Amino acid sequence: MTDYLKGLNEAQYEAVTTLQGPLMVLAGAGSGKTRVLTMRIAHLITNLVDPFHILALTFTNKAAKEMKERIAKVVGESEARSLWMGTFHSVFARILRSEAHYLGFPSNFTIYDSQDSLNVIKKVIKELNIDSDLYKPKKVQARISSYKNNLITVKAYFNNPELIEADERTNMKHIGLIYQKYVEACYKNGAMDFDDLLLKTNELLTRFPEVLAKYQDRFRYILVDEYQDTNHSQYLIVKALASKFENICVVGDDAQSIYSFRGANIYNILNFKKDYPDAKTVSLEQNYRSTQNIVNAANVVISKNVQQFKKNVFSDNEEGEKIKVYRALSDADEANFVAGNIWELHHSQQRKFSDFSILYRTNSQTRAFEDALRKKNIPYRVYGGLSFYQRKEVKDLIGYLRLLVNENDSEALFRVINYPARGIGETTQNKLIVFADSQNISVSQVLDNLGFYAPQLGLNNGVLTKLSDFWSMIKAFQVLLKTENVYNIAMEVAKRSGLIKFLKDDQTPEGISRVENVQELLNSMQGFIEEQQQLEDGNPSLSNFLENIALSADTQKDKEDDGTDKVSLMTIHLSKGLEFPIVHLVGLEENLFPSFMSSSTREELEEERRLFYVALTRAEKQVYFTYAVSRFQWGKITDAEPSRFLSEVDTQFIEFINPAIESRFVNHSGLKSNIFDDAPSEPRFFKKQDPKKKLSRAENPEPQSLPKNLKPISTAKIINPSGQSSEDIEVGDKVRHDRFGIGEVTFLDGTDPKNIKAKVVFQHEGEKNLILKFAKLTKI
DNA sequence: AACTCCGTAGTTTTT
DNA sequence: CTACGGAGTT
Repeated sequence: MTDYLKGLNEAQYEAVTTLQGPLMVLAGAGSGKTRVLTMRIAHLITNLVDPFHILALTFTNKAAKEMKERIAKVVGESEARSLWMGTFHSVFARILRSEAHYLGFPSNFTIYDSQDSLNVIKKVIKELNIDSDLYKPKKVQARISSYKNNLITVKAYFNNPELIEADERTNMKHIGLIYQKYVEACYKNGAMDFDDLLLKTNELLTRFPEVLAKYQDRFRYILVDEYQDTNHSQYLIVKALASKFENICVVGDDAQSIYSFRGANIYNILNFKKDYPDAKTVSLEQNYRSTQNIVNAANVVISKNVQQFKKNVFSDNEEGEKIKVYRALSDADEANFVAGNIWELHHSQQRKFSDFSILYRTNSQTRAFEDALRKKNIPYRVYGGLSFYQRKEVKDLIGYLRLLVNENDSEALFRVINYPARGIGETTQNKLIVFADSQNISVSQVLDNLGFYAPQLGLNNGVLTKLSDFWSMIKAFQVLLKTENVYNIAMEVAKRSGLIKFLKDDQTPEGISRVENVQELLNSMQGFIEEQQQLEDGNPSLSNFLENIALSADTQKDKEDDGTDKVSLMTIHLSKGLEFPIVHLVGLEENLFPSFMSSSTREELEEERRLFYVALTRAEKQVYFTYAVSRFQWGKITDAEPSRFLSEVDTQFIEFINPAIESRFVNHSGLKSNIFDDAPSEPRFFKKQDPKKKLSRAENPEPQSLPKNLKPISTAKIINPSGQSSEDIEVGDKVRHDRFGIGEVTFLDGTDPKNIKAKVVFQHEGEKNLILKFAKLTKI
């Protein structure tokens, strides 16, 4: 029965079998952390701890799911089921639902994702007549988020002169007001954002001792994975819950803390001993994953950080090959090299495609690699990126569903009230909002009693009918909630709301793909129903479905996770906890990695360095570093210099690959390919600007349009942008457009000289419909 | 009210 | 390059 204890090393064994009291496990990369966590839970259960009393908090849903499966293999399906394991957000969302009444929230509260919350913030800023150029919504959102993560409520904010002063000093004196209005709006909408799920849990546990007691008693054994990435809010929750039994085990690696941008506080792990003076510490230092060369290279880099525990991570594996560095001429060259390399190793070493990963700093780097892999017919899968559930058409349908579950969610209401268009425009919507505010009721209450309020709304009968039709439709959908399953409800909504028909009317490729996405969403509901049926505590309700998608970032997983052999592409952040035989770490350039947003302070830079460490330690056998000397970025080609991290990896671990000769011809920049001519230490300002690099990326760059002030006015008449064109453009004319380049006019429409529309087929851009008055076409 | 085009600003990582 | 908001048209 205790077979699972065999094969553990001494430190692992201690971590698994120390069941009582506080325990900190410092788990170096690849040291078998997941295994220890899994075995520890299994060991608890075999030692007759009721799984009901165990809470395991992970950082991602994926980690939770994986671990649960592994535990089930050891202790059996039925024992594993009643275990509570999940992310902080999902576990506490569930608790908040059952205790919502304490906080004055409905139990069916909506969970706002970042986009939703940003929308609300934008509206608040607009409503307050605050200049959104000075108060960038994203910035405001980040600041509010950091307040919430540090438990600074609106009230606490206004009671703290220091905070107010600090905001005044940075010319953001209205932040407090926006924060207040934002919180009010969420409350009215019956909605919580991600940070609220933690903040409100704290509120619940501090304000209501009986609730705290209840959960303390339930969660007698608490395990927290990735403890180095917990924020203050999460830290306090754990501390409160564990304070009765103090059977708390935290697992983490300070060298892998990479989420401080989201409030993660590395001091939570650094100070664990202060919180629990009796705590036992176990260090897992043997890396079983990677070759010695990789582990040693990673150690050298991370040792540059000031802030860290001393650790001695080592590997007994083979020494392994050196890290290979490829210097690319452009981002396309880089991608081609990587794809070519994968192809080559796939054949020469019979590597599976799934042995490879491509890791990058930013999601926008994916495209080049997708192109290159597709060209070579290499199967791949992109993880992360824009979530399936964030696509507009998907969010629209979800908007309806949200509204059914929580009709106070005005975000959802106004998203769908006129989509597809049903004649309820902005003016009408504004009247509804203003009126509801003046009466201090919600818009849904106005719509519930439309007849009663109609005289005061100042809307004509036509609009009133449309409103009442819309609302009856919603009410009819709500009736379905009682009898139908998620799939049937959504299907009915998609049909009866006119959404499907509206999307199907668009026969462009994009339109067709939108229909497919909606179909995909419906399919995922079928999957959800089946999945929930298999769970002991399954809950196939619509509101549970919505919660699941709000809290899960893993995209279209069900569809694509078909076990086929694919190369993995993802950001380094997403790769944490994973491993691959061969890793390509790409885009190793200053201002990209480390990101230009994070190069200003030592702390930021150290986090980037930890990120680099994480990337490097994903690899088992072989690592390739690549960087490009020029990169197509923001529509322009920009110069880049190698990342400082490259020079931090001691040269003894590295081997440079000469760029393939033909890549010099592929690239038009004509740069020399000596790897030493841009040593990392070379200051930026010594770089010479190569004028040729300003060329467009197109393979056949169209003739460079002349600077505006040099247009040859003798041969072509410029249409005056403000209207009166005195020279006629005719069908068949060749024209030049500032943005679209050169094209031919194929069709003209309209008699009013101020309002002539032209169809123009451009060489590169295809057919466009333009209004002459605005298009600034030049006849050539 | 709905649609279209233009211009500009913003570009990190994710529950 | 893209996403969004504004401004103008139909």
